[in-house]
Amino acid sequence: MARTQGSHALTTGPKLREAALRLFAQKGYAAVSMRQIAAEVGVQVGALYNYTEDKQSLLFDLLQSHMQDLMAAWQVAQAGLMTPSQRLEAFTRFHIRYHLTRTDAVFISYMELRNLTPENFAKIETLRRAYEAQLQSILTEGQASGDFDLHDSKITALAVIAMLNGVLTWFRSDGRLSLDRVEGIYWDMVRRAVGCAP
Amino acid sequence: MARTQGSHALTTGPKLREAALRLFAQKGYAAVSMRQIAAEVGVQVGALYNYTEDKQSLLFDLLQSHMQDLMAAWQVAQAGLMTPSQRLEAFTRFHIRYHLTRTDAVFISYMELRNLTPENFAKIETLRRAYEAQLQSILTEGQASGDFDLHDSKITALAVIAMLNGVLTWFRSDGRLSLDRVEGIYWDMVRRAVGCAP
DNA sequence: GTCTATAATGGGATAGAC
DNA sequence: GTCTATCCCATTATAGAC
Repeated sequence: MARTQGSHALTTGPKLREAALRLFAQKGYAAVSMRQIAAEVGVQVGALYNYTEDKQSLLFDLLQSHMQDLMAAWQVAQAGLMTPSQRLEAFTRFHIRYHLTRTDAVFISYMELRNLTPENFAKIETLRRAYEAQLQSILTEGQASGDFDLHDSKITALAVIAMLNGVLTWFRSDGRLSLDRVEGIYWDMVRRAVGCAP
Repeated sequence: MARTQGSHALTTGPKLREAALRLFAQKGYAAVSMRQIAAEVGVQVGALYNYTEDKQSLLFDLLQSHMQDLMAAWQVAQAGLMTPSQRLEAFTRFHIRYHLTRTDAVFISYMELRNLTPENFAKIETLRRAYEAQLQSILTEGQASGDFDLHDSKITALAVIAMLNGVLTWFRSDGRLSLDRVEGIYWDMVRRAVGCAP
């Protein structure tokens, strides 16, 4: 028979983060109350404050973890790839695949930036820029080697990421197109947009 | 000497809409109070309810007007254009230019959809899909005529719009690149992404 | 049309018992 | 570590005076 009181330190922390991530993505940070989160976790509101300093820290920690995990995963995914073309295809497919498995985190990473304190906002922005710089360096390299033909590596990097993020708004795994097919279509569009021969 | 009471019917309505648009874009619908809006307008909170049924209607009216204005402006912009290539270039430049002058409305049109009631959400979605369909029909037409070479007109339309929307996050009129130059760079990327010869 | 005052509800966060 | 109870403050929306 389930306890209704007592210690659940091993599960409450992760459950808090999961519930907050889901609710923030669904309803927005400002529209979600600590009471709602507590109800999802299955504790009373007071208990949450054993795991987070306040609501703001909760949002910040979720965004920071997401960006750090993203950077780490990309470092692994791109290891050993040599040519700009290989690396660009890898980035395209990685970005789509990785983000599609974490749509909630991606969503709040774009939508809830304005609900961060200025200090926290600056930290997340730094991480986000570092990720964008990864793509930009691929483009610059390909431009220098003559593999790519593009006007401006910074703008192109932002345009490519914006285009890839668009996938998240409509892709459904039970939809008309498989993930692999979608990756292929986007890779073809990216490839041509940067002037890279097939 | 300024009146602090009395009728301001001719200015309060528009000022309410302007203030709400700006504040919703800055802080998010849920994070903005009717008191804050009233302070911006320069009236007490009770007076706002002469101009809007409630906060939800305020958001819905802003989004609906934005989408209706957008569609009307595009109808004008594309009138008389014949070839798929001309129409696609017109769409690209129109979308960038039009949205850059209304960043607040664009922002809330994407961010605050989840704060609409289901009924209101459905209405805005219908308008948004109609706009996307404009681009899709250009792509389908260009595909049929052989002017374009692309895999899927629906996905391509969504990808192009997502890419163009990316401009809004970084463009500054006093920045490194002029609006005309930016339009040109994006048109080149769009053109190549859809397999359209120069 | 706008004001002031108020109703009714819910918010984040904390104290102290267990 | 969690609970209950509570503080204090903000919220949307309305009523009635001017």
